[in-house]
Amino acid sequence: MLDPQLLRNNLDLLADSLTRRDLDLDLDRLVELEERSRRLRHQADEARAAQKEAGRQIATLVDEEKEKAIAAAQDMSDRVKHLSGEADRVRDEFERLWLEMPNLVDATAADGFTEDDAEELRRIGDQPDFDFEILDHSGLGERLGIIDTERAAKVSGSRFGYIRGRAALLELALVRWAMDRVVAEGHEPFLPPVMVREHALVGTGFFPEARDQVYEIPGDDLFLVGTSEVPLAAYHGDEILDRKTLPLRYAGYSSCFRREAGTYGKDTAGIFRVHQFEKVEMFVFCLPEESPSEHDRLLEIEEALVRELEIPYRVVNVAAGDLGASATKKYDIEAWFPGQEAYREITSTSNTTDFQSRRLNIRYRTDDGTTPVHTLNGTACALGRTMLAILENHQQRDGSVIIPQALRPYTGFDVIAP
RNA sequence: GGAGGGGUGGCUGAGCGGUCGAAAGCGACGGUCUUGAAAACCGUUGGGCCCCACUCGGGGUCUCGAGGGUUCGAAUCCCUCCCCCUCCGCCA
Repeated sequence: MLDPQLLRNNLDLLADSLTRRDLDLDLDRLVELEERSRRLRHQADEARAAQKEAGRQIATLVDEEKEKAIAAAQDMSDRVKHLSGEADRVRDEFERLWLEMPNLVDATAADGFTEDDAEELRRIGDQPDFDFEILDHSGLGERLGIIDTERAAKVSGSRFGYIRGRAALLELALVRWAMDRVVAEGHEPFLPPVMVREHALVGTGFFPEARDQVYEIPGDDLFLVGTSEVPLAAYHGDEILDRKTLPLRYAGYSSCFRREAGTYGKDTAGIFRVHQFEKVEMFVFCLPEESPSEHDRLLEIEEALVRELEIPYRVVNVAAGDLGASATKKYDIEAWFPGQEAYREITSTSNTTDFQSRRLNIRYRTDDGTTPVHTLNGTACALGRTMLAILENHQQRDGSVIIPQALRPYTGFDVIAP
């Protein structure tokens, strides 16, 4: 959520941001609702003040004078109820619309509206030059007997996978490796809940925009998170943080659940795009002036991790129209997948400025009140996709896969062979 | 799942239907004292929204788990819901 004051003093900024996102929201209506809501609230407040004053008078009176005063105050209650009811109604209508307003777009976010409009910032690492017929992750998984989508389809349906044997151990190694690395960067490890209440999803900006991507547990009013960003962000909801403790740097490890609605036919081979995967996610609460440098910091960590796995990658500055509601700016790291002959997203980091903290009501104290903190998130390691990138990039002629040096202390083996 | 108890300010904990945003204590912050610190003493100390001044500041309203209701007036009475705790049962 943005500061509603922008409607009063910086309408152009809102309009610009919407244009860059290729969105069309009725700003005039928002301006009008916001103003009406304030006007009605003021009237209701004044009616209520009169009512309370009358009550104070009555308390000092006795006998007939008291009776008369009570009779005179008879209809004040109705007036207050009516006015504050109206004020509430208009306020609710305003907030419902205002929740749909996405974060302002950062001036340095790339222009454009789709994934293809992302601006490539750099390519790191050489794409491997194979002198044999390579396999994609699906072929490798089958040949090595470590990925089983067929039985997963039998048990759970499409877009699920069983990960077996050394691949399972490899993923577990990735978790501990990634955690150790981000802990070394000052992030505190968390194992958060993966089922959350609605307010956590509204608070992080996934609702209302991406509601169709979220699994719902009927009857219990709970939802499965698509990333531990959600429970980590909501962790400090309704709190006033001590600025001396900022920045707070966390890292959550959790399963992630995504409906992947609207992706039918995309990435159908193997387990590149699945409904359930595991991820180590970094999350930061910081002072507003710190968020750009924190964003750079998260990106540096992400790049370092991918480099340590000896995976070629590129960094892109995501286009304004492809940002998602909460981000003001986002970098994706795309790993080279030889089997697809393409760079595909494996990690991502967003600066969400005060968009989430306003919705979640997370602030810090200043000399004259409180101010929303800034929040940022960044993938340390998406286990599934990272494992697939390792398989494809480090495959050998005989169908085996060499484990990157950095992971060997964690896996206990240095190769996955047929 | 069964039985009982409870939800008040950062914490503990009072609060007859009437001027209660709410006693008191603790904590925190500022000051006095001290070479410094502790102790002692003095003072300050929730948040949201809004109006006026639009610099300092002044004022209104909401907020005692949430939502309804009764009443001229509710933290205090009634209803619904949520959450927490204890005991029993079950269980990874």
